[in-house]
Amino acid sequence: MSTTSHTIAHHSLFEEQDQIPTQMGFFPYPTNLTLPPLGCHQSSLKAFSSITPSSLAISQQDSTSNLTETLFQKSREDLTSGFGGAQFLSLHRSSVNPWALGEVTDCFSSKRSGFDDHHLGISAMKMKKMKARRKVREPRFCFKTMSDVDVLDDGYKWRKYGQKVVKNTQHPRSYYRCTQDNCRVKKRVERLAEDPRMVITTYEGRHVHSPSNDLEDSSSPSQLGNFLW
DNA sequence: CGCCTTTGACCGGCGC
DNA sequence: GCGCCGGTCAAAGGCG
Repeated sequence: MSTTSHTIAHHSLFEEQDQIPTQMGFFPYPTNLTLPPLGCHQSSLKAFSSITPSSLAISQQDSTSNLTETLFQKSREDLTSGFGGAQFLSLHRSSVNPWALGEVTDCFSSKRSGFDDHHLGISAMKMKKMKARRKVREPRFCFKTMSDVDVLDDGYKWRKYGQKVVKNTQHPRSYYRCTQDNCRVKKRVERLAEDPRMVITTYEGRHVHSPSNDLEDSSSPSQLGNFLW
């Protein structure tokens, strides 16, 4: 067993009503900790890890497209300080149905992140078509993690509802749904074709409840709205 | 018994 | 229109 290390990019540093995140955080993540739930309130994040100024990344907002796109790349300092490498690409919807702008979302611009073109990338042509279609999508968030285990513990309970072998990859993609009633959040888990050590997790939608193993945090009803995913 | 995973079938979108 | 492909459904079986 090789060392597993995770780093998580969080939108959840922002209040939900902000809609547009102005900064996102990296959370150096040792193996012996449970993954902080995506979207958990900032106060609860403190329990997981300290956030250093150097670990914060400022997202770039494309004012023309109203799409906030952030590519996280772990800094060299972090890499040398004992944490494994990870890359994140996160897209956040801002105002009116920005997801309709297309599957930029797929968070997988292959040119930029080095993901495989066949299923993670998207051609300009396809983009055009998708813009035209303006299909409404749930907000998505994905990250790439070096890990031996496929499914990372993010504090929520998931039920697998499908598995698919994606073309030109030897590793199947798994589909999970949140087990909570009325919560329609889904996640996809797959291994990177070019580097099977890397796990790509994509969350779609937002949780309407607190993480199942974070009960004390849900004691305050006012915090419920802070869970984005 | 309830909840979960597995897996083949099915469906809709897209390219040709 | 047809075939490919990704995503979802749902029946069946496993497990605690």
